[in-house]
Amino acid sequence: MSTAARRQPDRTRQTLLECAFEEIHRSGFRAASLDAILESSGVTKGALYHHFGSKTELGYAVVDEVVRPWVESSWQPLLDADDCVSAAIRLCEELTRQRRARAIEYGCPFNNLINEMSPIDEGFRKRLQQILDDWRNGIVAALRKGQARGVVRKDIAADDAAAFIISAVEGAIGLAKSKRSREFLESSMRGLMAYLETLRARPGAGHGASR
Amino acid sequence: MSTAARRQPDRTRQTLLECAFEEIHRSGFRAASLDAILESSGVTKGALYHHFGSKTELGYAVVDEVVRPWVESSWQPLLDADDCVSAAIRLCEELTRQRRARAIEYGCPFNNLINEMSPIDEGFRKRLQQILDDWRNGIVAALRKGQARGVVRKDIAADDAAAFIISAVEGAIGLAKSKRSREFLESSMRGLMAYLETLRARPGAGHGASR
DNA sequence: CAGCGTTCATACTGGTCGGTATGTTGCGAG
DNA sequence: CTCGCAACATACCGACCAGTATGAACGCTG
Repeated sequence: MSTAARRQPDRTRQTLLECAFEEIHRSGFRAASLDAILESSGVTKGALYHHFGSKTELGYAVVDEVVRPWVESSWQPLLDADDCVSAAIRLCEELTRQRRARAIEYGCPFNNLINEMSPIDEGFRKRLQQILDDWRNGIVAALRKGQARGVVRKDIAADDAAAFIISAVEGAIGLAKSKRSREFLESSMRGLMAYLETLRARPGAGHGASR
Repeated sequence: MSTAARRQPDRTRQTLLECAFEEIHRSGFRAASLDAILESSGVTKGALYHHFGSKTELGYAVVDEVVRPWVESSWQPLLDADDCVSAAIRLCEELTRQRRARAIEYGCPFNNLINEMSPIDEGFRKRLQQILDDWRNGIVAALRKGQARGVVRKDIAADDAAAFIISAVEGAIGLAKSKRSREFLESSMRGLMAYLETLRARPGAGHGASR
């Protein structure tokens, strides 16, 4: 049996992180059962507690190494776009279209964790806040760049708009869980895209203030 | 001790509902401890199981008799307003201002329950969906009335806007839990109010379509 | 006042969970 | 080859929790 090496600590750790992420996504962190994670990953309890000191530390590692990159990859395209409004609308369409049954049913892992853990655990709260700050700052930067280039209205407050947009996205995904259909999510995202259109600089406004 | 009658089944039931609501708000439904509810309410386990068949049925009763009226009272003012946009902005200001530490820290009970319970319990899902549908339909009605009266632009889709607005509100309250300060909530609500202003019919547009 | 059903009180049970103690084995260093 | 530590494996523990069994007491009815 040389094809499958019997000791692969890095791979064991990664498998645990991925299976823990899935279980936490399905059940939430507190209801996530270590036994379930062990069963789905084929790892034993001794191995788990060799790699992670406690369930909480496992949760922190999931946030740092799975949730954070996952969230960041979802908005990074905004930074490179020439027209951030169009890029944002494209991301909205993608999100509406590609969401599979699982994501509709269980929602956004990032938002789920904030809702469940931020009020009761400082370690989670700080990590999740940082992810949220980075996301918001990314949108702020994209909007400011758009304002400098004349594709975004100059009379909007970029930080307020960024917080508002993130709230709407996460709120829509969260509330969609109460529905069996995707109608609410799609409708809310149409509302968001209509709002994004209002952020465009009116043609002819040029470099001057709009009023 | 005739001042405090020793048998008051209705009052016992109501006390249980209120204490259960508080505990569920703090801990979520699954992590809510019956023992904690019993301690804070001064009721014994025998009394609880006399009034409610199970923890789940207690949760359903909390949704029907506490959460639902609480949510409805928050948006009912919209229905009677002559100018629904101004009324909505007033509600936003009120929400931003009056939210005490507890609500900032633990979020919206309604949104919390959807996030936690809708994916895993049909009874919760159906009840919460109905509350959300009513809320959304209330906003749709207010917007349509506003369109008929000429205070709201006619080129917006009322159902999309309603879903979008609710998403933004609940998303903002939820995400604010990851912060210690109210800055995110306040910023996001400013973004929402700026959006609400864009819904106003432009003066002079009169009864004609805007384009 | 007698009887009885509603209303509440107490003690207990079975099950699940996170965590630990202890033992075993692979595998690179020397 | 062997020594030693990292990397696992197994069995077990105490805590908590929803739910139940059983019984007591209140207060209305006749």
